Amino acid sequence: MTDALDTLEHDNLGSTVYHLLCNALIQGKLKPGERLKIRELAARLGTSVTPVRDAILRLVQEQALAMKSARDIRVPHMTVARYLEIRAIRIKLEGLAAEMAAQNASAEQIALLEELVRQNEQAIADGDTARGCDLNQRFHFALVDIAGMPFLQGILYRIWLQMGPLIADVYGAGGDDMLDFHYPVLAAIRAHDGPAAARAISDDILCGGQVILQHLQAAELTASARQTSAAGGED
Amino acid sequence: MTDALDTLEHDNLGSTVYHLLCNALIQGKLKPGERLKIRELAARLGTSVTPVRDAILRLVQEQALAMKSARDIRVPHMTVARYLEIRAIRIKLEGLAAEMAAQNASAEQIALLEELVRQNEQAIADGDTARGCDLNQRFHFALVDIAGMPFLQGILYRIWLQMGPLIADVYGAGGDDMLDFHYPVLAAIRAHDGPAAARAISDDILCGGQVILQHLQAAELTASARQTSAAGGED
DNA sequence: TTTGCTTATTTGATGCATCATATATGCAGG
DNA sequence: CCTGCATATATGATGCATCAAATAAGCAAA
Repeated sequence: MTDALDTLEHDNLGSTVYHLLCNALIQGKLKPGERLKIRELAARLGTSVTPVRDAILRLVQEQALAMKSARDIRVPHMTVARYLEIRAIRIKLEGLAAEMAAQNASAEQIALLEELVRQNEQAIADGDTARGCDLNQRFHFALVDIAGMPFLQGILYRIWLQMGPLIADVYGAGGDDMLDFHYPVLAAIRAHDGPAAARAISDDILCGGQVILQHLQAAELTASARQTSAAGGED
Repeated sequence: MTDALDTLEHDNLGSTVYHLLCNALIQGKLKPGERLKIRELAARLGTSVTPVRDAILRLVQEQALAMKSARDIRVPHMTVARYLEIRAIRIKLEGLAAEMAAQNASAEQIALLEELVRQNEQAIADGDTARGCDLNQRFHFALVDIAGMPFLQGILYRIWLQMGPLIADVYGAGGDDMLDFHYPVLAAIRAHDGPAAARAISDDILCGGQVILQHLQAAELTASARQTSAAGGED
């Protein structure tokens, strides 16, 4: 899953650091707004700055990190506009993946999907949100994998990288019903009904992401309110 | 257009080299299979190896270049399977862009699209395939721009980066009728008919890319034939 | 002449020294 | 006590030396 992007890539220290940071982002260990320092990371990881710089540059390139000014590298904040754009893209691309997956899926692959859903149910029952979050993501990527579209997998991995810090923040609030939308997907894939699978994934992204969108909208509202009151207070 | 990816990015030498190589790829100045050497490029550009290495690593990451073994960096060959996958993705994503563009397009933006088509006609009349290729690409990116989806623009730029060497190779052969499919797109956008625009772009990608697909299939056939005869000859 | 081993060269990876600049700190003047 | 400038510090950018491994070249032995 982690090395979805570089199946053929030569393994160097930079890649290792890159994957390390990717996992940290996806697992929400890096919060939006948090600053990263190359020297500090290098010291922590026991390498020189070069591989860390390589990794950070790669993440900046794909906008998983933002370099606001020359020496200010941060985990970017998600905006509502950006989220809506990404959501529209995800519906198209994950819809495509689900459609192809429905066409291709073998019995073993369907069993794998069922197993993921089952484990997710268990994680929710255990109240293990981190594991639930991870399993939710694995389900989505299993679809791309079954679709047999490695290039698409790379694109989607980069997209999920963007949403990692966000999802980890919000998942606990209302992530429990996120799993519900996976059942129609599973049903459509069992029936090898591509269009139905695409619609089901679309529902999952729209409804499951509703909590995230509300969280973002609330955050932008309080931010603008703070700004207004601050401007008023300073006057 | 060129810096679609890094609107917010700090400008360093590495980025400059990156854009230089991007343009070279898109304009077909780097042929599939061609090998790149960091030291050689650095000498040619008058910089140290560091910025060149940064740029190349970025291109390897997004698979616009391939690092087959530890010190073998090449412009990758496109395969039929990969082309078909990219084509399916493009239809979804550029369809989305066309749909949004049709909804949003102002009179000036429509005029810009018309101007691009007009210039493309002129380029074809002049037999200037390089310019025609460039204008074709600019039309597609103008749609994403009008759609107002900066993140999508980044994704599509990376996709076009992959196809750059290929398109430049094949465009001369049958690129003249590529422009024909832009007129229905234009009509749909003038009518602010999103679904029609998406269908028109899909037609453009499918039909306009037909020549490319045939070229690829022929290349893979001769490659496998060569392999067979070579194996037979050695036996 | 051919084959296999040794050596030289090429080339990306890594570490590190230095630079330039942005930010922070602190001191002086009001 | 506050403001503004000068210095100090922090930090990414850049260049470069060195390493390691892969490939090429050359030489020797059969």
